[in-house]
Amino acid sequence: MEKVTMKDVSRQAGVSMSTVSRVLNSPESVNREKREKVLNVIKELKYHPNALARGLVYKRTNSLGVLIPDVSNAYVAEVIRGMEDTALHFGYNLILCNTDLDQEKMVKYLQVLKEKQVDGIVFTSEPVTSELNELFEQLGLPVVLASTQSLEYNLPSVKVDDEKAAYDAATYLIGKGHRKIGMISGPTFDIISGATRYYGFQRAMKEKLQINAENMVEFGSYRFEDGYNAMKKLLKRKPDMTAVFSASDEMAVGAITYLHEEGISVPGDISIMGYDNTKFASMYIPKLTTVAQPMYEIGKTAVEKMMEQLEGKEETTLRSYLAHQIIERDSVRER
Amino acid sequence: MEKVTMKDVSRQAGVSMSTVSRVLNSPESVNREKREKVLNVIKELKYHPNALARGLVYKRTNSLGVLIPDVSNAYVAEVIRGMEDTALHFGYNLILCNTDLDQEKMVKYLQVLKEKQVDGIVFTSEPVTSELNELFEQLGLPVVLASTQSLEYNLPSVKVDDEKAAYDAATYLIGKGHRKIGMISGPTFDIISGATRYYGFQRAMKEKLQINAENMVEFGSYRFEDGYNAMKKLLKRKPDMTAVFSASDEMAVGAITYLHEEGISVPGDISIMGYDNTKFASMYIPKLTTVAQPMYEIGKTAVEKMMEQLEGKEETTLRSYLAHQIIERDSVRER
DNA sequence: CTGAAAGCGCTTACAG
DNA sequence: CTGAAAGCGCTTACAG
Repeated sequence: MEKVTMKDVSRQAGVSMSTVSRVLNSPESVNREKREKVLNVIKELKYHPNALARGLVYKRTNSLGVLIPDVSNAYVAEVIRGMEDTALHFGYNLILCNTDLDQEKMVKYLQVLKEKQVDGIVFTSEPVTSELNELFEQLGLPVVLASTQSLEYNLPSVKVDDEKAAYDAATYLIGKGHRKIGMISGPTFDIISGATRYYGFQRAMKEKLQINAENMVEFGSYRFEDGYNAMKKLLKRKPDMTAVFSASDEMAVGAITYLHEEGISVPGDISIMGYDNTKFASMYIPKLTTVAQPMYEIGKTAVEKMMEQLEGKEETTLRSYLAHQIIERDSVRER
Repeated sequence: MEKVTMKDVSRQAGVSMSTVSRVLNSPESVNREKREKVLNVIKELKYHPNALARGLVYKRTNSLGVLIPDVSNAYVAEVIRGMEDTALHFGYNLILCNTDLDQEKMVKYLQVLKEKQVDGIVFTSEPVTSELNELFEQLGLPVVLASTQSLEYNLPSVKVDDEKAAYDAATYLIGKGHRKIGMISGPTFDIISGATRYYGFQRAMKEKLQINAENMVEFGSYRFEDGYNAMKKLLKRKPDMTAVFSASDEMAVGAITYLHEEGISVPGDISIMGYDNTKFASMYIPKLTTVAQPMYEIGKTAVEKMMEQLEGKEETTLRSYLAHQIIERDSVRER
């Protein structure tokens, strides 16, 4: 299976390489007969242009690098899906990089992506440290932030307004008649999804119920086990809670599992509200009432923003917020 | 941010490009002083070699194309994770392609991957049609099959022995004292995961219980809704079943949901056994007893097989089977 | 150990 | 409309 190149095609078709190239890139500029001849030879020889060579002269590869914490995370996977569909639509491919939130891996990947001449980087679900920002600048590649943002650096970003979303969730719970509401929060050092949701919750408690709910909160890292453990502590401390808002669906499910083991019914005794609306949420018993993040749309919008940058469009909004939505299902009941 | 090339480095360091190149590729062959000089200039100028140019001469890109049905599928995402970690380990990157089982998209992607000069293709979770096989041959790229296989074509593959796994699952249920066992199967036209698991189940019924269980089966496409609907039909037809084996965790959960709505307890009244062991399975109530596929390992092994091919190692096993495992949890009870 | 030159496979002014 | 030539950024024999 010898590689067939443009030279082979040109020879076989009896034209110059320039002509073959033109047939590929601006067919109208080529005499019809020749064009068809070339096209036939291309088919016959099964010629595939070499995108490396082409990229070398165009200085574009139509490839994007995507940094994510972990594909196997349901939330992330959905975001990627949105990115990939959109990239395909614009004729781009995605190079996938799992960082595990590991700075070293990120730096390594960024290096490689630069070398592979990706046209841009989509950076997902991770805070932008100053080292990272410096690296971005040094690489000189367009960067778009998906499901994260930076207040310090001027990087285009797309995410949900987490503070507002959490505020709305708490308000929803209050609207359902709940007064003693706990929260299972992400870590407050996570300024993207931890602190924001925490403050949104607190603000609702303050504004709507005039209470300081700081002691109604336990923390975890968004995982099932974290939710389970947090619920255990929370229940011990505040046995009279009637509802709990969890900063992730997975923690919500962990919480429900603990309550179930204790013979406490959801939503009969305690209502549980999640966050994310991963697929999981609607397949659970009880089906989870939760704050939906438009994951697919976040991925889609991030890539669209990247395209705007690459196409040199005028600056659109730097920091975009996509609408969240409260999905009413069965894990919260009226009180 | 002007692009700095090897030429810039060579000029600045006062050596030839050849020398710069050598410093990068076989540093020992370069005089120490010069080498350090060059290294310093590289650092100073923040030089990043251009992988396109390099790939053009090496005829290798250290990139792999990955065709998958859908990243947002938990099973697939886990497989990809295994691939990506392993690829990284070997110094490779992954270009992600969601096919949605759409032949046209596949063909299109394969075309692009060929043009981008990927070193190989990992094809996942989809049957290999004759058109596809022809395309593979035409492209002349190494292909490895992950979580699928081909009996007709000699393509290296990695998967679980689904027939045996289903056989073991049914046997497990029988061992727990169940005699009237239903199955929610994938479609039999799906010869990879549908027919195989179906036959494995039937074989166990025949060998262990001497019964023909053909009328104990309903079919679905592995999704939640399918499981729900199949369970409904199955229950109507065979109300005296005590256990059901589902060809996916998601369908198992759909089935449980239906039973729950009918006030039938799992595993109290009916035991349910799943397949896959996606993360989901252990977070459910009841925690799902299921057949675990080593998803991460499948991805890992697939990439390892690819590396063997690329490194021209001697042929190892063409069709590999990774061990499945029965994970006992709470959705099946002794009878 | 080091440099000049050719070549990897394309595209793009520049002439004609 | 078409071809020859230069160039994209690297590597690799080939001399020295």
